[in-house]
Amino acid sequence: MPKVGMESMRRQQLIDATIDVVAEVGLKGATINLIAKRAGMSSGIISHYFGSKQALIEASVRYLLSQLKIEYSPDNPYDRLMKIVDLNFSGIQKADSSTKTWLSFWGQSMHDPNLYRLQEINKRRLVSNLRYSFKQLLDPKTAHDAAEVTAALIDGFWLRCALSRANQEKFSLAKGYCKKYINSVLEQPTVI
Amino acid sequence: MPKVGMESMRRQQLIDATIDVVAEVGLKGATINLIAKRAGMSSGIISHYFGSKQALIEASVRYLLSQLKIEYSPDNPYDRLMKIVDLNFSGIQKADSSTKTWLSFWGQSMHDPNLYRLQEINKRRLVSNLRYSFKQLLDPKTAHDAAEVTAALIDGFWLRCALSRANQEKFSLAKGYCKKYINSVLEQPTVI
Amino acid sequence: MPKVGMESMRRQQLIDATIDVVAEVGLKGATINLIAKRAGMSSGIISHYFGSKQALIEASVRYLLSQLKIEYSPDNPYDRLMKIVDLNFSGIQKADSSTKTWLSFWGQSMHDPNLYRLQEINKRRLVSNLRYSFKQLLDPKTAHDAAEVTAALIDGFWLRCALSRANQEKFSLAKGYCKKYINSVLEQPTVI
Amino acid sequence: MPKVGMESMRRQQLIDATIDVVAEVGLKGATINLIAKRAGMSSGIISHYFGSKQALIEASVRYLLSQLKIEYSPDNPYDRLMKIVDLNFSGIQKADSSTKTWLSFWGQSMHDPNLYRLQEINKRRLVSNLRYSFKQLLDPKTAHDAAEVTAALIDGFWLRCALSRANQEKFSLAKGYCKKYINSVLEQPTVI
DNA sequence: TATGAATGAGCCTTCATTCAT
DNA sequence: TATGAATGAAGGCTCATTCAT
Repeated sequence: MPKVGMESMRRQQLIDATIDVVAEVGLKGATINLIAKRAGMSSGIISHYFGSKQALIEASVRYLLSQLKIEYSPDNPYDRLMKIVDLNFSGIQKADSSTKTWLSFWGQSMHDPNLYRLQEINKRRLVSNLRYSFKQLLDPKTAHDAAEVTAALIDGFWLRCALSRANQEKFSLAKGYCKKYINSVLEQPTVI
Repeated sequence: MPKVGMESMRRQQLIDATIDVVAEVGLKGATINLIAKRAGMSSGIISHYFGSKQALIEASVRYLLSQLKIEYSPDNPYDRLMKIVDLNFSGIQKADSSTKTWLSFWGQSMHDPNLYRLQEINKRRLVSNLRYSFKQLLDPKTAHDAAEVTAALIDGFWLRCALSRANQEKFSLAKGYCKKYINSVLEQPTVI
Repeated sequence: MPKVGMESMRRQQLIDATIDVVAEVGLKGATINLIAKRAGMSSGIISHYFGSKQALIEASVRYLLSQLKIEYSPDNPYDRLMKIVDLNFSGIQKADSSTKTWLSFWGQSMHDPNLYRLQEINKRRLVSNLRYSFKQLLDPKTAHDAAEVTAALIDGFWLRCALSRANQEKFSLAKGYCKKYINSVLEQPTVI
Repeated sequence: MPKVGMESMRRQQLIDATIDVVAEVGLKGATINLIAKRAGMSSGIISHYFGSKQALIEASVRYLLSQLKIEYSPDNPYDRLMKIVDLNFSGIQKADSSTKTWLSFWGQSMHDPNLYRLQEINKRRLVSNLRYSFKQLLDPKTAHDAAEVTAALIDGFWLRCALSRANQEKFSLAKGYCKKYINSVLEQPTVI
C-alpha cells in the first residue's frame, strides 16, 4: 500500500537535491549518481520518476521559476514595484544555491529548447509585471521604458552578484539601487 | 622550417572555432573533435598547442576579454562613457557567437577557478572604467553609485539580449537605454 | 536483490582474465576492453569494481602473491625447506600464464610504487621463510648465507625457466638443483 | 659533406638515451619525444635512423648484450669463472640504469619475438661459457650441473638486486656468494 | 640530412540508461 | 515500487609515425 503523496514527495526531494548539487559542482559535474545519493535514493529512481536526467533538470528549472511566481499581493502600484524587487533578490538570499544553479541553467538554455522556453517565460514575466505597475503611475511610453530598464537593472545586479559569490550586504545594496532608480523615475515630472 | 607566425595563426583559428562551436552546441557539446574539425585540423592539435581542452577554453575566454580591452581613446569624460557603452554592445553585435559563448562560459565560471578569475577581472574593469569617467563629472559618492548602476544596466541588457537571441534592433534599444540613464544622472543637479 | 558473493566472483573472474591476457599479450597489450571481453563482461565493469585499470593490475599481483602464501605445514625443518622449493615452482607449473604475468609485473614494478612494494614483500618472505628453517639446522651465519643463496637459486631458475617458455621437465630439473643445493649445505659439517 | 661516423655517433647517443630514459621512467613511459630530447635531437631522427621505436628498443637491447660479450681473456679455467661472475655484476655496477633497463626489457621480451631471441642468446651464452670452463676442471656431468646452477645463481642474485634498488654492498655480497659456490663445487672431490 | 608540426588511431575513463530482481 | 549492477557509447588525451620544409 503506497503512501499517498509519496511520489510527489520523492520528486521534490530529487529536485531539491538537483538544485543543491548543481550549485555545488555545476551542471557538468552534477551526475545522476550524485543527485540520487544526495536525495538518499538510488540512481534508478530518476529514470523512474522523471524519465531522464534532462527531464529532471527541466523540472528543477520549472520549480525555481515557480518560486518567483508567488502572487504579488494587490497593494498599490508603488508597493508592488518594491515587492517585485524584493522578491527577485530574496530568492537569492534565501538559498545561495539557487543563484549558482540559475546561472548554470542559463548557460545551458541557449542550447536546450525546453530550458530556453522556460527562461523566456521568466524574462517576459518580470518586465510584464513591472510594466503593469509602472503604467498605473506613468504615461505609457515612460512606463514601458522604465519597465525595460528596471528589468535589466534587476537582472544585471543579480548577475553581477551571482558571479561574485556576493555576500548579503551586496544584495542589499543592489536592492537599494534598483529601488532608488524606480523612485527617481517616478519622481521626475512625467512628460506626456 | 616552419613559417613564422604559423603557430599564432593556428592558435587563433582554434580559438575562433571554439567560440563558434560553443555558440552552436554549448560548452557541453563542444567536443575536441568538433572544434578541431571546425578549424580544419586534427584533434591532436589541441593538445599540441594548448595542452588540454580546458586550456583552450580558457584561452578563448581570454581572447573574448581582450576584445573588450580596446583602449578608450582619451576623449573627454562624457564621450568616454558613451564609448564604453558602445564597445560593450558592439562586441555582441559583431559576432552573435560571442554572446552565446559568453553565457556558456559564465555558467561554468562558478565552478572553474580560472574562468572565475577571468570573469572577475572583466566585471571589475567595466565598473572601474565607468567610475573613472563619472568621477570627472560628478561628486565621488554619486559617481560611485552611477558606475555601479550603469554596469548593472549594461550587463542586464546584455544578458537579456543574449538570452533572447536578440536582433540588432534590440541591441540598439538597449544601448539607447544605457546612454539615456547616463545622461539622466549627469543632468541632475549634483548634490555635493 | 543481488546474489550474495556475486561481487567477489566477478572480481575474481576479472583478475583471472587479467592474468591470462597479460600472459598472452603483455602488460602493454592488456587493454581494458581485452580483459573485460575475456571475462565476458563490459569494459565499464572494471571501473565499477576496481576503480581503475591500475587497481585491477595491483589486485591481480596481490592475488598471485597470495597464491604463494599457502601455509607451510608445521613439518620438521628439512621437510619445510623442500616444501618451500616445491611451492615456488608448482605455482608456475599449474598455470603457465602466471609465469609470464609475473615477469611483466616485475618489469613494471621498478616504476610503480605499489607494485614495487608488493614485489618487495614477496622477495623478503621467501628469504625469511628459508632462513627460519635453515636456522634450526645450521649455525646462524651459515643459515643466513644458505637462505640468501637458496632464494637467489629459486628466483634464478624461475626466471630462466620463465624466459625460456620452459617445459615441465626443465621445471623438475630446476627443482632438483635447488633441493640438491640445500642438501649439500646441510650435509657439510657445520662450522660453529 | 657529412662527417664520417656521424651516423654511428648519433645512433649510439640515441641508444644511450634510450637506456637512461627506460631506466628512469620504464618502458611504458619512455616515449620517443623523451628519448630524442634526452639525446638532444629531434623526434623525427629516430624513424630516420632506426625506422621505428621498436627497432630502437631492440638496438638498445643488442647494445646491452654486446657489453657482456667482452672477450674473456685466455686465462686458466678458474680465473675465467671468476671473471664471468665479475663481468655479469660489473655491468650492473657501472651503470645503475642498465639494471632497471634490463628488467624492463625482460618483461617485454615474452611478447616480442625479436627481444625474446636476444634474451635467449644471452641466457645460453652465460651457461655455455660457464660450462666450457667447468668442463676443464670437473667431470662432464658435474660440470654441466655446476654451470646450470651457477647461471641460475648469477641471474637470481642479479634479479633480486635489481628489484631491490640494491646498493653496491649488496652487489659485492652477491658476487661473493657466487664465487663461494663455485669454489665449493670445485673443492668437492669430483665424483666420476 | 634533420626537423618538429601535424595526424589520428587507440587508450582509459565517465556516466546516462537499462533491467533483472 | 525501488534498487543498483551492468552496459557501452562517447569523451579527452597520448604518442608513434609521417612529411613538408
